[in-house]
Amino acid sequence: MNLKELSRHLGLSQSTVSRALNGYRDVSADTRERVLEAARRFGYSPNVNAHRLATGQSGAIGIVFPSGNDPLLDPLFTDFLSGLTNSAARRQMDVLVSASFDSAEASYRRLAQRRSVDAVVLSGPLVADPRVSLLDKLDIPYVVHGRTRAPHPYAFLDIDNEGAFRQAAELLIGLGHRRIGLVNGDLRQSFAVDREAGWRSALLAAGLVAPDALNDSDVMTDEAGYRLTAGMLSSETPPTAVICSSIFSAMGACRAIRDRGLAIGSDISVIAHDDGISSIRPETHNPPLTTTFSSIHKAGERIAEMVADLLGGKAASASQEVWPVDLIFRDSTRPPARA
Amino acid sequence: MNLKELSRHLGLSQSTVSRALNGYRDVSADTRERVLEAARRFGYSPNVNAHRLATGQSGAIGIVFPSGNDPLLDPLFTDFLSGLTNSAARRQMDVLVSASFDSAEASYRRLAQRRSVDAVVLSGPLVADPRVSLLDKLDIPYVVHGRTRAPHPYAFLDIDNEGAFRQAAELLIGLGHRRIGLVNGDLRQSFAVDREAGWRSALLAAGLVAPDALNDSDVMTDEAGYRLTAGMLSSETPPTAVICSSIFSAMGACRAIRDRGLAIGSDISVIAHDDGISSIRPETHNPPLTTTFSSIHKAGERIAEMVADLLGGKAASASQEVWPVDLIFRDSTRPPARA
DNA sequence: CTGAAAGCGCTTACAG
DNA sequence: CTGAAAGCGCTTACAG
Repeated sequence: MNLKELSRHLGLSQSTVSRALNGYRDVSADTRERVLEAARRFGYSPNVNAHRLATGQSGAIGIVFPSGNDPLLDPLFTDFLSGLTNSAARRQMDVLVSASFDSAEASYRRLAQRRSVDAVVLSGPLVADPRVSLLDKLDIPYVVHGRTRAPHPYAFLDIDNEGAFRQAAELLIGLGHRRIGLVNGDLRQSFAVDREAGWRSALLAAGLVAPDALNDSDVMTDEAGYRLTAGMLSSETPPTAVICSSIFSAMGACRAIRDRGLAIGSDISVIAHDDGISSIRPETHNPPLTTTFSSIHKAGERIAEMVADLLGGKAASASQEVWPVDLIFRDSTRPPARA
Repeated sequence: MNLKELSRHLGLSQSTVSRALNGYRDVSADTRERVLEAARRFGYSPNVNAHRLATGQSGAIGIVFPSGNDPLLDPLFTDFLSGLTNSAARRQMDVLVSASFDSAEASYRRLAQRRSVDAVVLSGPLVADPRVSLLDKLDIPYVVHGRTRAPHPYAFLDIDNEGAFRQAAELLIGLGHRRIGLVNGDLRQSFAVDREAGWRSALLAAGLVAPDALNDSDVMTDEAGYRLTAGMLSSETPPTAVICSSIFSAMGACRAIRDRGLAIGSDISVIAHDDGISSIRPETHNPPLTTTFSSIHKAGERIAEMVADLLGGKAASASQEVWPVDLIFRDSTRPPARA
């Protein structure tokens, strides 16, 4: 069933039926009624490809995968994507996932040239991210999940990474810790830089030093978490507490602590950032982990809305959000052993 | 730059240019050359929406997310999707992720009616999966990642779950274990049923019993892995070894074992199924975990190829693959403590 | 081997 | 408030 058939059934022109379907106001109330009723009865739904060709809009949000087997391609992405997709669907938008099998740049160019998407979401932004200027040049609207350096206002949704890690460090300082390690993510990524800044500022504000030996970063895997933490624990001034940038690195950190015969909480305090994925929950651990928490799923949902608003004409400068992060106190943070 | 402009530049008709671009053979070699060269120079790339409307093909593979915050929506999905997307891109296909914010059924109907995708991949198939008959009815080609019950041949790629878990159990039996627990995934899913069958058949073949007390299943999270394993360990006949359906449940299983003051390997052997995600690697654990291994990323890659073949006319009955699973022996499997 | 023309199924000024 | 018509940018019989 297509428009032509539907309008024939109704004895109306395609124009009128189209307008009724698309909610234009210059259609009489009962015509609209009849049309909608018939569309429902016949199970009519418009051919998206025709719609797109006619309007020049694709009705899709694009997102480009980090290349190949990049470990930055982490499991959190599933939750983000699920939020994005759900929320996009409510606004009749699709989500198009594009591979960067050659290069991310080529992928964006393809998306732009072929007009496959109306807008793009940029995840995992680097501190200085070449994709931003590319998207500017390609003139394709975008929303950044996180923040980056840009020469002009741009739409973004970020969490308060700096504030979260400052608070986490402050909590530990309040408990009496003096040597607080940071097991951070890859420092090319903005959030990692912000978290380091938060950690550092709390330490400095308390009159402590922020030594390089207690500040390390790598991909946020269990393995790297183990390695970085083990390194700190065997240094000359081992930490009495560590703050981890992800639940995966925290798993590794906990292993490293236990492998050294130490107990989490009573010997070494641990705080992890928790994005709220369901496969690993910090509250079910032993001891339950203190976390900085922000749902990455919700971020995905919100970003689809922001994309829709942007396409609806909202200014990028008015589409900027920084979400506060919850600090959830559990049993993995205690006063240091010999405080 | 569109087709019309490009052909004007070349002094050719749109038909000829279109045919040259699409690799039809009835175009003279040097015309083709000129056209391709010009297309490159002007950075021409066809408007996908027009292409789709004209051909009736969308050039996209659809995949529907499990609903809402389903814990079945696991982090493995990222790796699968990344493989699928990469491989699809090589064949000029997009991957469209669709939410089932109302119901999966509604999502598939929408995809079919709006002609947004040419084919669908069905992940996480249930033993009896209503989506199969729906897709049949909607007459949309599909490839199943896994297997399911269907009244006719269908395209699928599965791993040998039964064989993998049989081998895993056989390995443990060979080491002298008699009480081998199974920490399985949700039994509505086919792979979980197959894994149980493999576990059971190895036990029975060895003249052992396969007691219900050592056979439990739930979502494959760290938390559930902990809970199920803890339950078995506190039963009247605790296992001396457990086999886990995912690396996440294995994390929980290991915690449960340690929390009971037991050592992995020397006290309780552990085998996990490893899908090859990078954030948690079994070989970096202490002790390194013995695994049944199959890359879910590769499965995604292969499935995109199978979709392309299916759309190219290959019979579903000829598009059926079962991949063998590697059993990788590491240090978490040892003879039972008092064998 | 090449071109003129119709068609894919919508939308949207424009006229009434 | 409604309709006839042109247009979106491709593809593809068909004729030559």
